Amino acid sequence: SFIYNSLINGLCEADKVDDAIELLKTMKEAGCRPCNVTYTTLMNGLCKAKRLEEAKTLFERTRQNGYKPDTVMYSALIDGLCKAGQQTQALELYEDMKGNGCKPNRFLYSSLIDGFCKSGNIDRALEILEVMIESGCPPNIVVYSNIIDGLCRANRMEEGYQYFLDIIQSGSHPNVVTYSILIDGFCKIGKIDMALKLFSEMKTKGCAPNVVTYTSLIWGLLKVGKAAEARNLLKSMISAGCEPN
RNA sequence: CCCCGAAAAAG
Repeated sequence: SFIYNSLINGLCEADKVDDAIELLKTMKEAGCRPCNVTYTTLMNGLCKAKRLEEAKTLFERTRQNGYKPDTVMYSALIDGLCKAGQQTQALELYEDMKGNGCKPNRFLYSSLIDGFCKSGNIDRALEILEVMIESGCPPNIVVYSNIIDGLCRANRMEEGYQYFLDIIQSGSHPNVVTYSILIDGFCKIGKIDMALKLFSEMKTKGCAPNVVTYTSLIWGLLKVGKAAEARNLLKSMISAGCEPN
């Protein structure tokens, strides 16, 4: 069944969810019993293909067939709900999950926090961050990056930057995503000086900018009319071995 | 601890 699960996962990642569903049938016909991993993989594939209703149906059917959803299975569906902006249902499922003895972990909190951030409810995201900390699940860099991104989107750059400083002070290391979020945020409000400062800081710290970082910064330079500098940055991007897309 | 499943950034 590990083999079937891996194949199903591969098909989902190749956007061939229907083929993955077919393979599930084949798997059963071959007398191989699907497990939580199999169903979680399919639900995730359905969610990524924006086929949320089918993912929900699969979840219910799986549960009716006697499978006990675990934290990973709940997380996959909760993440899908969050990404589709269905926060109410996501929270219902989160309660259901806790009621069934599944412990929320960083993945789950990250999905909830990111969902609230992207649906414009940064304050709710900050509340969940508190819950997370109080329940003894220390946020990692992904969760803090979610929060910083939410603050940037809410035009609360200063607070976002403050979280960034706090992360460093607490001995954690911002990664290329964290830096890219802040650089993009500062570029979008025209604070190119701050963006450039972070860009040089990340390189000093050995954190290599990627195509996302460069794209934001080039966009930011163009926005403030620094076309020549944008072009130079494109050149240094290429010479740094980063392929423009 | 113990092979397969869930989370973040630009366009």
